[in-house]
Amino acid sequence: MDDFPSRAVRAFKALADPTRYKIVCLLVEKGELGCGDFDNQFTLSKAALSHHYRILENAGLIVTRKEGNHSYTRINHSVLDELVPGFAGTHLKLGSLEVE
Amino acid sequence: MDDFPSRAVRAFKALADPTRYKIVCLLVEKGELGCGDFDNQFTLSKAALSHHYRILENAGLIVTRKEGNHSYTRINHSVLDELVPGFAGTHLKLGSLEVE
DNA sequence: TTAATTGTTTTAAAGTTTTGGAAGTATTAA
DNA sequence: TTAATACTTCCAAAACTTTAAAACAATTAA
Repeated sequence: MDDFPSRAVRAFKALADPTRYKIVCLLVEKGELGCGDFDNQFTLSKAALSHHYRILENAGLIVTRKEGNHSYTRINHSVLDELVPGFAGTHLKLGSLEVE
Repeated sequence: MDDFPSRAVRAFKALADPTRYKIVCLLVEKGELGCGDFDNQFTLSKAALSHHYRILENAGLIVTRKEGNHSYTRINHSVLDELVPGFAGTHLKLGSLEVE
């Protein structure tokens, strides 16, 4: 398995794109989502979004579950909390994406 | 001034490169350093390092002070702690760069 | 003053990332 | 079975990043 600095840099790289940052924020906020549920939040092709999901998955930040025709995606909190410990708290509050 | 998501993405982008990640870890660990003090940690040209310092500076993560011929660089903790709250603790411990 | 030291900027090449279209796979609906 | 839906993979174009060499500016040493 990879060493910590490589995993950390890969996680930062994964978060270093506005689309992926927003995907992660939405998932932190809403829990599990079907890909289609947030595809309409973005003006990107399915191909481009699929590519972004894979980068987040390779960084270990999200996990995906298939159920029939649909893919459901959620945060892998153990990895996010390990590599970017403050993310959930800080980025939801300050990014003004909070719910309720 | 920029909104929070943009600043956050810029900070992650700044940390999403092994050289810059290491620069930040060294600065967190050692406090202020002259550019020359850690230039010899890397096998990069002065030009390339200068470019990396600028990216870190533009993200607000470091500040630079000139004194005669030398530049001294240190972490801007208020920004690092705001945008990547766990960095100093987690990345020093797990990245095994700690001192003493 | 002249030369050496420190660091920055410019330019250009090499590499990486982001993106959409088209083709592909797999499940569900008709 | 045939068509529709939900992604994914492959490909190529455009945009961006990383890097070093060369030229630059500014300070210090001889």
